[in-house]
Amino acid sequence: MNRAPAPNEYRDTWAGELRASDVDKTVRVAGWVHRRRDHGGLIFIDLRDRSGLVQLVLHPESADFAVAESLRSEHVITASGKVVARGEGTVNPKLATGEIELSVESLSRLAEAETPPFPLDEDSDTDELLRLTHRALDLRREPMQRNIALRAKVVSTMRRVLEDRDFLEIETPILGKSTPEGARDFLVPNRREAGTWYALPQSPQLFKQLLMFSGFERYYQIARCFRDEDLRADRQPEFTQLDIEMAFVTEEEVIEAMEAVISEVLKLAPEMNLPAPPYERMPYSEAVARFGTDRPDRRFGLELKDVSDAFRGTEFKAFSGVLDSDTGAVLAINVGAREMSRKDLDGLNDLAKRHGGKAVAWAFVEEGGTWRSPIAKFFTPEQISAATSTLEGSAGDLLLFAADDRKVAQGALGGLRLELADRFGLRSADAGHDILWVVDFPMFEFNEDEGRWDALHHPFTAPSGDLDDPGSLLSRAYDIVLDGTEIGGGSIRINTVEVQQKVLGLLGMDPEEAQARFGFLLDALKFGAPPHGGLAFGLDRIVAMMAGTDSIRDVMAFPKTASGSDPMTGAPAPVDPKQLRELGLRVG
RNA sequence: GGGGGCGUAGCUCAGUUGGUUAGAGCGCCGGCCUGUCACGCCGGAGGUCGCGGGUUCGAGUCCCGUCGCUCCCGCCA
Repeated sequence: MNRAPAPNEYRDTWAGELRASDVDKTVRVAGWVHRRRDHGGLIFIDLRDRSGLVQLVLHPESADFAVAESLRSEHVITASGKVVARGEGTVNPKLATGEIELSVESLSRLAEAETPPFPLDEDSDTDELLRLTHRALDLRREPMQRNIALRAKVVSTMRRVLEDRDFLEIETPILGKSTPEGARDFLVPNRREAGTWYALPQSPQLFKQLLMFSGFERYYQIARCFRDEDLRADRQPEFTQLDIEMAFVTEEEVIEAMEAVISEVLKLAPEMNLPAPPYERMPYSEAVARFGTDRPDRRFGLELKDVSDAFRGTEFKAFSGVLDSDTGAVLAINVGAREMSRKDLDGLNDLAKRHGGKAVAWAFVEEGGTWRSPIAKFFTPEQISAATSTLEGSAGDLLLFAADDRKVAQGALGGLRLELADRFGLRSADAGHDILWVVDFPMFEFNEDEGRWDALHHPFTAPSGDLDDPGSLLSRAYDIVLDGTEIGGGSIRINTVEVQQKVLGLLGMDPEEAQARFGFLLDALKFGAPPHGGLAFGLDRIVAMMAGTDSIRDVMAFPKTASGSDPMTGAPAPVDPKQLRELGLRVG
């Protein structure tokens, strides 16, 4: 706490900040009864406020002893008395205030409390539904207090760094227009004209670009974003981004400013021990080749290797068929000398399928370089030797192979790599932490089903290269990746109407449609848009990782369940028919 | 939309091959206790086995359905 509370009838001191230096002071504290230990002739009360715990002690001769006897967990109290040093052998080293206690002279109850339906004292494994139903109670728990306070500190640090660099915080609308691309929109009916709808923003992307056209030069916002998609441990229907945009900049200025922000934020979790910026940059092509994903977790090995050349000319159809095609490849991982049961090995196929692959073949390297493997019989000693050599395999190592379209094989082995790392405990906190930029993304990916190009980032990202050869274009985008999780992404944007129209056209949008959807952007571009770019950080994910939790629900005060409901308020819920009539809506 | 896991006391869980009156720890309530800090000791209360249906002489246990929580795939420009 930065300062003592203003003295009033409830308190003049934070309970958790009392120390040996306060001995002999008379103080007043207020909070909740964390725990009461009644020895009959002596009662101890652990009083809890936001700052922590302090032990109150009452003797039978004290005027309010009867009050102390009647106290129960979570009763709300105020107490005053003298700070006294604890006697020899009664110091509690586990408590910050453990060298002292408050010898209570007066004690009064401000509110009674029912017994909490779940324990608040430890990091308990209480069913999350119950916790969310009684969230106000759940948030009293020390881990939640810590997480929410950390989140506030992260946000204020972001603001401080950006204010220092002349960024302006500017709000953008929550009620906006649906742009039916990307995620599903949350819609809000318009009472004034039945059949028309607002949409909640998936991000402030276009507004922040318009602010650059307006000459604000440097913008940021702690922005709530909404996406009506299924939830995950790291996805909620509403979430928070630190949204940033800068004018007259290239990638270098954006990346430098973003490193200043995130490195300052990450200092709030010194135990993560992350390197100081500048952070390493890895081209997208290298990321997918080595790790099978555009958000590599580099804290452990198990990298992908291309062993196609070793098997050229093989008669093993599962490999030869793939190698005969233009886009096929045989990729492999050297898992190392790990014990895997036959059942585990068979289960790898299912894992690969979960990540879009078809099958995974395995081989154990034996002494002398031969393979123990169901597929060993299909290969010549030369092929086996070449593949083993590429994989740097030695006796005892387990090799895993995926033969497929290169992208599919990368996805399958990339997913498998993470599953294996989890299984072998390679992704735990003591594996350390790793942060990097992924850059040089392809601009487009051809969508076979739709017969058109899809933007890999978003359609306002500036391309780099020859616009007449879409497949070869890179985008001027950059993602920042922490321990295999994308915590932020951004790009230099398109700042001419010609390029913007061309890109929208490549995405399959005719000029009329482009005008209908993004006319306001195209019009604004015509009046002189500076080169600009920015980035958005995922606040919830960053705080979750700093707090050491897998679920962003643990760093949000009032999150939704996996089905999008709030068991505390009952949202979402039916509304009064009158409300529907006003909106011109009928249900069912 | 699909797949996995879970649902038994207020909480966390156990519950054998379908078989007597469904258990434990914690919490709660009462009593005792002047140095505890997860206080201790003694005693006690507390159950719609998520819900509905079925099989069976008999269901917490098996089957079908359903609801909820959770993880993952799809989805998330």
